[in-house]
Amino acid sequence: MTRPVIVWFGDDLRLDDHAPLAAAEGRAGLYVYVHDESARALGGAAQWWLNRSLAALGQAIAAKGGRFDILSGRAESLIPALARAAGASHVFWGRRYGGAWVEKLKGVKATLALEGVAPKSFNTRLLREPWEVVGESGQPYKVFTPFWRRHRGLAPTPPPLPAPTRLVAAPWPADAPARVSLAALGLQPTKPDWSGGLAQAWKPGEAGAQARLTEFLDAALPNYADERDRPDRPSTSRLSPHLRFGEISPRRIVATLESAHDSANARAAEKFLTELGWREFAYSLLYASPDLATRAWQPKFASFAFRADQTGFLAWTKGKTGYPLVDAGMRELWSTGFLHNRVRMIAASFLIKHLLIDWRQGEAWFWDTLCDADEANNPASWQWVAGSGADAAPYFRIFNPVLQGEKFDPEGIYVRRWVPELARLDSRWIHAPWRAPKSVLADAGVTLDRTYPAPIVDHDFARRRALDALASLSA
DNA sequence: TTTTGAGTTGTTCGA
DNA sequence: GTCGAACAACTCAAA
Repeated sequence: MTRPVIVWFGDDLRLDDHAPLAAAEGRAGLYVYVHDESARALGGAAQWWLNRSLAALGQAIAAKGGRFDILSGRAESLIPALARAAGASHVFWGRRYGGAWVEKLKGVKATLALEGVAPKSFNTRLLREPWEVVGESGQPYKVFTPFWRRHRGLAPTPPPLPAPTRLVAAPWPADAPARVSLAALGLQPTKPDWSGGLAQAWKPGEAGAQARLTEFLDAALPNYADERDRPDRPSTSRLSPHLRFGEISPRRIVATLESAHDSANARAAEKFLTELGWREFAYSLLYASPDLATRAWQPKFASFAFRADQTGFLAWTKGKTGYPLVDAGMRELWSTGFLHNRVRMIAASFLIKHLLIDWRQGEAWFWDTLCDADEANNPASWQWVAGSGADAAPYFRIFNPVLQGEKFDPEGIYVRRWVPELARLDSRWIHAPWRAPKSVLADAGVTLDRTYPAPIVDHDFARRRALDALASLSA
């Protein structure tokens, strides 16, 4: 009897363009996921997503004739134990790039090799591996534009692989580690179940990802370059959580984009591609700096004295800062596990620059509440806003939440959707209710500090304070 | 080795 | 209302 192979799923919960599956095609296989929380443990929203995504993957595998099994515990012992029990010839998996995962995967690889099982890892998550996109002397890029130029100048990436037509299930070996049910992982929130808003907003799983891509290309791509900054319009792809869990591969996205767009959409397609480029850049940074989420990428920021402000932080998390656009964003995040890109920047900037609270606190909050909480994108983006990251925003770039609101949510549609207590306030005042005449507020049913907070910090004061604090860094 | 142009997403102020 | 300059200097990447 031929030895089975193991396909170990990770951040690549799909069948399409899945190199490990393709490598296993035609052979009896064990298709497994290991729930291993000893690396960076998932936040609540991501756990909710994972639960749905694993369920979808299990069904998809079963529909092809395979069987999907879940293990729980440390991958570096479970995967070799399973391989041993099954007498597996190979273990195939998609790479992960978070600091703890890189070490973990190295360990798995070494153990398997010692036991005569051939380990083989593949790129399932990125257009290119981080180590492929480096400068002439092999150093990782620190600035996005040259990184992306180089990325695009390299030989074309391989085309995406088709999903396997049929899978063959190997029997679960007798003395293998115990399988657990999906429910036993406890990923679905109970007491209370806060996931109603998420369920309404999303369809986790590969089919949902592909549907989302199609919808985006059909409906939003033509205006993407012009409208992607508008949180009041459905102008973004909203693919990020699907990408986070690898329900769709970036190579599939690019291939579909290239076959779908015509010359009229060229600028929009280019812009969208660049956003995937930022994702690649974030992974490049993470790969070079495994502690990206905890240590300032620019050393001079190590000594920056952030404020300890639990009250301010709580107001921020609850969407009660008194700045409507910030509050709308934080409530959208809490309710749907998602936040529009521009509002992410504004909300993050507010926490760091207006409140002078450590970006790590914000990063951790987003990690817990975003469905797309990504080990690379999340810390890289927070550090970008903080100014401590690679190719960072200049320190004097401090968003004015009122101006940003007037610019990108001019009718206040977005604010009204998420801050209903301001719903009846005229657009003229919707982004700065404290400036509205008393009678206007009264007519709209708004009483500052009772129905809606007054600003917890004055913009001009906060801006000055941040500039002074940040200027001391370069001195 | 040295030089040079450039670097995601902004705001404010004064003319 | 509009427009350009200032906000700091620094470091990166390529020529």
